[in-house]
Amino acid sequence: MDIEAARAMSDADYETAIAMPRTDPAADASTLDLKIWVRLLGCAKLIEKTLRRNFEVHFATTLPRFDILATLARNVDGLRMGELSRALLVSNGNVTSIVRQLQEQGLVHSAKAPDDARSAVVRLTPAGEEVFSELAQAHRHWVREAMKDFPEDQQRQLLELLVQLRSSLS
Amino acid sequence: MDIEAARAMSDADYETAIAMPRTDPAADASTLDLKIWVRLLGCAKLIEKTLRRNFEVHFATTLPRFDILATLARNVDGLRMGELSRALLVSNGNVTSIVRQLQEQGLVHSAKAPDDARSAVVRLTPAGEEVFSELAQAHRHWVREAMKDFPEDQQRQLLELLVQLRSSLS
DNA sequence: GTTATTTGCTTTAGGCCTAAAGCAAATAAG
DNA sequence: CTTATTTGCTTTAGGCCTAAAGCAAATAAC
Repeated sequence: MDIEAARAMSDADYETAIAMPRTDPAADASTLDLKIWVRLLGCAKLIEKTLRRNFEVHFATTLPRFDILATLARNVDGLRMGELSRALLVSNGNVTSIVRQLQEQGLVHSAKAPDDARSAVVRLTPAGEEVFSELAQAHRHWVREAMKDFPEDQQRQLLELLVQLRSSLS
Repeated sequence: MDIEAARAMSDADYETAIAMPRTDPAADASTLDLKIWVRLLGCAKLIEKTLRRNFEVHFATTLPRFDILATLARNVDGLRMGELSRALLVSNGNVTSIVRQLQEQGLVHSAKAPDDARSAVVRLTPAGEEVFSELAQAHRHWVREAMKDFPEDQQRQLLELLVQLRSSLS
């Protein structure tokens, strides 16, 4: 295989590989879910890649940190670590370290939970709100830019289907 | 916010946060792409989570390793490192280390490229083909299981839209 | 033919992520 | 009240991932 052929290789080939063997006469139907999974992951990876790069270049920060700021921005009364990790679909230990970094940067602040000495309630600081506001604006712009060639009515259909997929996954 | 409320918090809230401020009268249209991105990422993370867990528990391996085996299975003539990294949308250095592990496990084998002394062509070994075949079967089953409650006709629509999204991202 | 640039890959430093172990507070059982 | 279990979180070990630096082969410029 030459370089050009490799460049052209993409999700479709990967998906063929993981769906092998193709001897099933109803192969199309039988690999539908696999195809969806491969495409889903490919699209997510592509978008995530540009966002990560942009966060790094323009703000010297990362997508996971932004995710935490965004979740806290939505919950002005603060959240506990466990609430954060459930909201972001990541592990407890993961949230621990990222929140610590944000705390060192003065963007979040954590106070003892009044009802449970094991927990702390994490909130955005005023500085955190300000930084988040800038980040969110840029983030909105980058996502828009990434999807600008995808027609709006198809966007609506896609969103509806993704919402249904999400609920059927749980 | 109590624990129950936090449990119920999901993509929708996160998406509201990153789309703030909501003062735009055409807010729905203006945040459509953002909503898609959030849902896309959420669905991908959920599925990836179960796959990773399954690969770990049942085969003591990982999704990235499977991805490389699958790509090589599709390309029986072998691929160079750069071709692999482009196919998988990951960096060169990343592929280097994962291929080394697979090599240590005897699942892949790399030979000097005949035309370029800087490159090596990586192929599945017979053992690698066998292992991949087992992994692929399990993987197929897990993905099917994850999407079993998502109706087939909606799967077809979703796949079509994802294909279009993917092509409009490039 | 010699030098400069480009290309393919590896290495390194550092961030993200998980599972599992560990710790302390909260709660349940007796 | 005392002990046992559960719960919330942190720590640790280890895998994935990137960007950037580094190296050697290939190619271009001269």
